[in-house]
Amino acid sequence: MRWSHLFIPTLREAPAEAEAPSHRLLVRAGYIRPVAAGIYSYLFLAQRSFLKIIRIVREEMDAIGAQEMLLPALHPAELWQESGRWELMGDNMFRLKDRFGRELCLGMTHEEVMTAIARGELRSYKQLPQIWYQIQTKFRDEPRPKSGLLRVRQFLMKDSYSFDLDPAGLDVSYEKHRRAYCRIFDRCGLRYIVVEAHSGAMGGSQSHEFMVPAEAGEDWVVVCSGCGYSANLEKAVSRPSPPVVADPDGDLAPEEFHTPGRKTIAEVAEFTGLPPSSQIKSLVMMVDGEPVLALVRGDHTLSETKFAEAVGGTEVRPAHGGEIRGWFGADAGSLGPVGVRGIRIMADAALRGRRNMICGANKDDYHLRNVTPDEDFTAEYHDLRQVEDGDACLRCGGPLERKKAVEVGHIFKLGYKYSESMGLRVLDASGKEVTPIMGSYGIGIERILCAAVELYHDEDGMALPVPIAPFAVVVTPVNASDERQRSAAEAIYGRCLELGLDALLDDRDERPGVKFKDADLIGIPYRITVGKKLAQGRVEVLERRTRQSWEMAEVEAASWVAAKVAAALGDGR
RNA sequence: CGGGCCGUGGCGCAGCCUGGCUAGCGCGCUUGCUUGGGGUGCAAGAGGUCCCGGGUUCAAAUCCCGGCGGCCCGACCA
Repeated sequence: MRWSHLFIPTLREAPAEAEAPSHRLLVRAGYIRPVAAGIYSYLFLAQRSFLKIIRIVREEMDAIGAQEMLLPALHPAELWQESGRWELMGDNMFRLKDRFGRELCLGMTHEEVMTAIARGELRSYKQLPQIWYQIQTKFRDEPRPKSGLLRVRQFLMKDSYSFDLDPAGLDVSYEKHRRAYCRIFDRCGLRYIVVEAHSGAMGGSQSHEFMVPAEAGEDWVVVCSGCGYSANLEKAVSRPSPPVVADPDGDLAPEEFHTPGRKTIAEVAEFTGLPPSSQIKSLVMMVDGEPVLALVRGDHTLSETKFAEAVGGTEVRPAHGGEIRGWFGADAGSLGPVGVRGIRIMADAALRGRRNMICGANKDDYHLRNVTPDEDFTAEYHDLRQVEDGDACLRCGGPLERKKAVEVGHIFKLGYKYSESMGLRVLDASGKEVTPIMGSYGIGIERILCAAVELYHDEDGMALPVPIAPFAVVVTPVNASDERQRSAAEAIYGRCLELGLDALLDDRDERPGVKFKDADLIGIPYRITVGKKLAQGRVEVLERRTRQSWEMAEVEAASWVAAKVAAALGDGR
């Protein structure tokens, strides 16, 4: 295509509010334009890139026997009421009413619709297994859209669903997806890790996330450099570092002491001269309207996800100051488990076996020393804390590291949650009714592009992987008024097209600097520069990612780039 | 939902505190000339409900009240 005819509105400066590299660059490079908070228009370049990503996704899904469909984005409330998620999703779901007052919502995901299709049509075990997928616009009423396309209210997603007769079948479908996802992200040129994940509101047993480590990422993952253990922070487990100071020996009785104005762990540590790891942090959580006391070591952080799972409540949140005073008669800065009656106490496993620690006295401005778990109070022990940097890996003892990452894919073993609640049954070989078991698998299309930009950019712009770049090569005559350069560039461009390359000819009457800057910005992997050396029949090929350049004969350039591009596309195409 | 910040031509900003000519600057855009290997130079132009509503005042981009929109941190998160 000829640049002079295209709409590629590049900006010299990015909008002030954009912070994440992918956000700044996608706007600057003319890929996207904001329409409202978390809602974007995808312009020509973005659309080209998405079409390439979608094609890769489609090829790999088809390769595992998945069947593509297209389901509605607009759903009736009844479907979501059946599964119980109409309430569960709360404000995260866009809801609306039609002219007759019927309630509808915009789909955040499609378990309900897919299951509704399956229950009407699947009747025999002979029809299983099935894998159905679609590439569809999804909606989520994000409380806080941010970081450009990384967290938005409307986005593209490939979602697939598997239906199997039994758990062994589900294992097979799950594994097919895991492998397909690896091929998809490999082909898109991403560097990613697969982590164990928490299932969240989806329900289900096993789940893995595909994560691309990047500073702009929204999720935290924990990885072990030793054995390769990796997990989402919500799920990760570790052996905590030992307390900084050993506990005092002896069978000491709790003893109250005055701590005027000392409310935080840090203030109490400073006041007592003992480190946070010698304290018990007491947090009050409201679980379905009832208070529960959660205890972790002073230097640890409560994982609300793990806590919620351990208590088994549906609605879990930190208690408000007023509620705390009502139950404990003290401020949040002076709480502790000693003497607490009628309130469930959950303690992190790292507190088990400790002796003579410090905690609040449930009396403003007083703390207790010599508090020993299981002697001075009793609690249920669970793993309740977040992994900290430097904790030891449970498998190999190596040090764990926390990293920010972008979630590009997520696979779940759903179990029977939807098939059961929505009444999906088939007859098995013995003529008995059985409930199929399901899996659910998602890929964020926009996030693949974002992650690639986060991974591969520099101060000049993006350096996209060949398979997902909007164009593979740009042919740039340096001097627009030089007839010989123009016709040579035309010839090379024509040759690129013949070789099947997605080629762009920068035929704009612009200064060379402008053309070079724009090409760098929009991230075209290869540039063929037709300039002064043309007098000797030579041109220059530049690789965007590495900034390496090669001078070669005019007639060679197109096929040379074609070979590079073919190598980058691998055998997938 | 808690905390912080911001709305002035397409983009980036100044002006506001201390109200007062026709609201400025850089980039971009248009026209002409110029230049031609990293956003060329000169000249002439076009383009603004100063987020919206109300109030104070002789006078509001500027002060006051309310609303809307957006960004960042945290909480939340198929």
